[in-house]
Amino acid sequence: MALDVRRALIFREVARAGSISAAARELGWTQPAVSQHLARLEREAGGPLLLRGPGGVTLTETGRSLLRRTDVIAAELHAADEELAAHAQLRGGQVRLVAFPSAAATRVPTAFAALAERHPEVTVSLSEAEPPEAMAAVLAGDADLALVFGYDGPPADLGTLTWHHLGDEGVELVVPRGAPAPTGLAELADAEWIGGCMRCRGHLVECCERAGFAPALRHTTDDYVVVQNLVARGLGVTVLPASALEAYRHPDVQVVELAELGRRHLGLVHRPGAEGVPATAALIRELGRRPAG
Amino acid sequence: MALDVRRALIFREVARAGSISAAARELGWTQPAVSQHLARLEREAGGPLLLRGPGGVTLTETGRSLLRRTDVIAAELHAADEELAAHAQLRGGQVRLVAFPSAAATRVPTAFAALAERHPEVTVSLSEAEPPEAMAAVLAGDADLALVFGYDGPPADLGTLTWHHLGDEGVELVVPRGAPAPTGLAELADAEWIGGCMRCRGHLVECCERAGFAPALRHTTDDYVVVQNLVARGLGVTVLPASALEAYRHPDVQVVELAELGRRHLGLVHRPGAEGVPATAALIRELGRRPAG
DNA sequence: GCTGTCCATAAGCACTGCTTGGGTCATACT
DNA sequence: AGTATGACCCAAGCAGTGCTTATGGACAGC
Repeated sequence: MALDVRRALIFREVARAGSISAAARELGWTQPAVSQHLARLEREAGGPLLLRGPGGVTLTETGRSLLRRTDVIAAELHAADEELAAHAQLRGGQVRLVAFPSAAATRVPTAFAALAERHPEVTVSLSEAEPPEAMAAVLAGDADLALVFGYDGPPADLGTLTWHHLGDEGVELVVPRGAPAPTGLAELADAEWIGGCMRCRGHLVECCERAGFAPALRHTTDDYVVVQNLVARGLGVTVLPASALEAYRHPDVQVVELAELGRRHLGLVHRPGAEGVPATAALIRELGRRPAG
Repeated sequence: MALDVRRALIFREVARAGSISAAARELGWTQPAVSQHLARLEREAGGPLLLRGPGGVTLTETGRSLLRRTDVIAAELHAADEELAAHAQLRGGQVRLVAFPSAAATRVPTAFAALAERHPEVTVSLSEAEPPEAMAAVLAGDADLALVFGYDGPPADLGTLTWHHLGDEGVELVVPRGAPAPTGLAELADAEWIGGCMRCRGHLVECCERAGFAPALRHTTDDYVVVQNLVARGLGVTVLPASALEAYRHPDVQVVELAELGRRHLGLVHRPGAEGVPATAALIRELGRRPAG
């Protein structure tokens, strides 16, 4: 048997309205339309579901049992409708963001706060991960959105993911205050270097190699306050993105812009199509609101 | 919004199959057919329900919430299907019979037993009522079937109910053994009469009036054993239907057939269309199996 | 490179599913 | 009685839904 759902729901309308004609009026149809649906439904059911009489219809026992089922179906359908509408109108839903640690410092809290104010019923969740892991999480479906960066363009290993550019910023050389300001990386070939996170370190090494030397990495930390303290005391030199220097600037360091260091690109990454999910789209909007230097 | 149920169930198939193509194969359709349904569903939902990727689809959060609802709907639909099939194949269902008291004696138990043997999962229930009340119960929906009788044809007040003839039997005059056998009712104009139930009394009075007298009703009981005991002791005369005399025959009464007394018609009454309900039809079949004399 | 699988889009056509226009029956009103 | 109303079914017609076929793009694996 096949039992068409639509017909089952039409039957429910008839049972509730008390007559075929009344149900037809409520459905905005003519009476024969409903009548034909019922006839077919009863044929497929193998027996009458309701008895036609003057003044309307009465359910048979089979009809009553079907009505109980269709009531559940109708209720569930209505609930689903509500949920879909809630999601579409941002009265619900959830976005899971993965961001690299230092991004969480400023941009993310601002965006979350704005989203919470505009759409308090949208749930946001944050986890931290470096770009490669963040993108893997999105790909695996463990996150909806990843806030990542790449040097001189989007991360290379985007795969099928979609890149949403948020802005880019300079990467600047940080040396102790009072030291002679270098005009090129090569001048620091013999300096001691402080490395940041894995990617940043990779970028630093690449730049140095292009300048003709391999940097001696003495210290390693991705905390931009710690890094600047080390530099200020003459324990090494390093590079930092502009946003880190904007967030905190040690008085005893000097900052030098060098074209060789390129720029750092900040962006969002998500599965293609995810930008259409209302809650995700809303968070993308909020994260893009503040232009990066 | 409108949220078409059929599309919601198609979405469920896709979610379960893991890809649009796989769902199409399971549904026996082509891929674009399913694709079009999904596109429309998502348009109506106001956002994507699943993300298309190589190797199949992944649900969005909205999609997951819809899937939960559609799972309930599908389960309920399947259960309804089962119930309808059970009723159609007499693996379930219920019939409520109302019968007049003396009918319950023989015909009803036989039919019930046969039905129970053939279809043990069909529930039957019996209540007793005289024809007028029995028919009222059917009309009110309190019973599915009424076993009733009428004199010289179906009951007059059938209304919209359907009459299903089961057979008819003679109505016979019962007088004490040894008394001269009357050849016409008029000969008993001065006798003392014993009346049965309301209807039977009515019929008796009518017959007597046609014969030119009003019968003196001395005793009243619808128990055909009691009646015959009274007659046997010379306390009155009466009329009884053949079936009552078949069920019990007192040795000291004599029975006389008189055309004037007409015949009693036995039949079933139900709401039009109820004969199509499998369980009801089965009971009608069983009740009709034994021909009445 | 090529092949297989996934999906979307466009155009076409058949069939579902609605409407219109009959007609019957039962109840209520005049 | 006779009429009106409201419920239902049946038959025929037609439009639009909802499939199909055909084509193209994107990605993964060999």
